[in-house]
Amino acid sequence: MTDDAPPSLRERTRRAVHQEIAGSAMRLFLEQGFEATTVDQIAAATGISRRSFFRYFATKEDVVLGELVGRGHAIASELAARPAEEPPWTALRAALVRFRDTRTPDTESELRLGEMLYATPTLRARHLEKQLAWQDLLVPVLADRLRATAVEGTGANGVGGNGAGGTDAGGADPELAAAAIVAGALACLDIAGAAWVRRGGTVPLDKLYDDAVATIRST
Amino acid sequence: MTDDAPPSLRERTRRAVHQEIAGSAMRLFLEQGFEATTVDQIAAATGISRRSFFRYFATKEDVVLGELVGRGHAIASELAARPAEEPPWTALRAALVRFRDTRTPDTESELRLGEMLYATPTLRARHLEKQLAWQDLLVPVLADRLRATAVEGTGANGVGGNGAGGTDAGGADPELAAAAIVAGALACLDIAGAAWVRRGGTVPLDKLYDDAVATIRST
DNA sequence: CCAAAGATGGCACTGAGTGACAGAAGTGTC
DNA sequence: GACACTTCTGTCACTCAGTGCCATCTTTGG
Repeated sequence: MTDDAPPSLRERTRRAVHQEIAGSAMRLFLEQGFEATTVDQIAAATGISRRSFFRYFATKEDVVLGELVGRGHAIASELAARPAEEPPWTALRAALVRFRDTRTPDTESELRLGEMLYATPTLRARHLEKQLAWQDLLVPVLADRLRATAVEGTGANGVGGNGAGGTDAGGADPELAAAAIVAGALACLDIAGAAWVRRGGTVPLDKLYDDAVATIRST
Repeated sequence: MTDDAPPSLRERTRRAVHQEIAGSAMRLFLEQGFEATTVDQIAAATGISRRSFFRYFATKEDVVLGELVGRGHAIASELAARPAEEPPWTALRAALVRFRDTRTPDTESELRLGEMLYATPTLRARHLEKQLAWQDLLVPVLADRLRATAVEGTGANGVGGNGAGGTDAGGADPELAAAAIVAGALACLDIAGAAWVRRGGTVPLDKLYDDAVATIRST
């Protein structure tokens, strides 16, 4: 995974152009809004042709959300690397927290980006779509975990004394169980993100996420 | 809201055309796929102009997902009408179950539609978007419920006491709690729907939903 | 009958995304 | 350096979704 391979000049140029496009695009987006910015404008501002833009980004949304795909893979492998004894929610949380929005110059622009993200329908939709891709990546990993711990004794772990359960949740299809947990966690993450933006970044995202998860699991 | 007004001929015609378009569109979608079907084809098959199509449906996706908006409103008012003593998950489940996919000729085509829905990215994205609209509709209703039942316990710190800072402004926000629950429930519904399709409709949707919720809340 | 309101179709336009092609520039080999 | 080979680039042309405008026809109501 570590790109220690020789960064050939071609590759370096490519990365540079990529960055260049993303830079001028984000500038335009924050300046006049996402929808109001056309690909032609981005291309012109970057000094490339319209066609070349699409050789670097499949869609206009990908300029904002492109990194998410890679992040999904990172989270998945992090989840797989977590100790098997860790209960699913704990492992998932750890994996999610480990890889958060990396490239964020300052909280200010991160907030503005968040506002744009939650205010632009197409962006929101694509964002959800990427999170769905995360789901497909994380579910099999978590399902393996569940299968592994189900073989061992039942109730070996214990977040708290929840003896009132009784429902054989573990007995159900581990694939479905994993899907439910992952979907729930990602929903909480989304909610937390929205709340974080709405509060102007005053409350740390972690806390909002934890609150959301706690609410779901104990209300 | 109750349109007891006389269904004027104009209105009846309009509904008829609406149905006509939806019919030939769905036929084409199931026949050659959603993306492969153009609006021109739908218009031609219906015997109207391309321009008129967009007077009945804002987008091509709305032919498939248009009804969802109205359903969201129905679910929201059903939730509001639920007895106040009902715990949130119970009330939410009841409201969701009450309004499910109404127009379904047979299970066969419902399945085919489901497959198409989960296989077409743009449809999937729009679907998520509509569910997000549901969220915005349901959250305030559920938040009111939570506020009403939280009269007794005034403990400002109820969930996830993660001692950090301690900003007075935050605290157990019912809005966030409601958002978390609603998002979790809708995530479970989505998961259940996907599982239902994958199993060929053999397992009832209700059971899959209940399993998903049980997993989230007791794992 | 006549005027207002609505529905329709045709036209032109923007804007995203794609395919094909020719040429420029980097890369490796002799 | 000359040579092929690969990759990147811009240009042109195209499809398709969605929108605005306008002329025309039909319904509706007085």
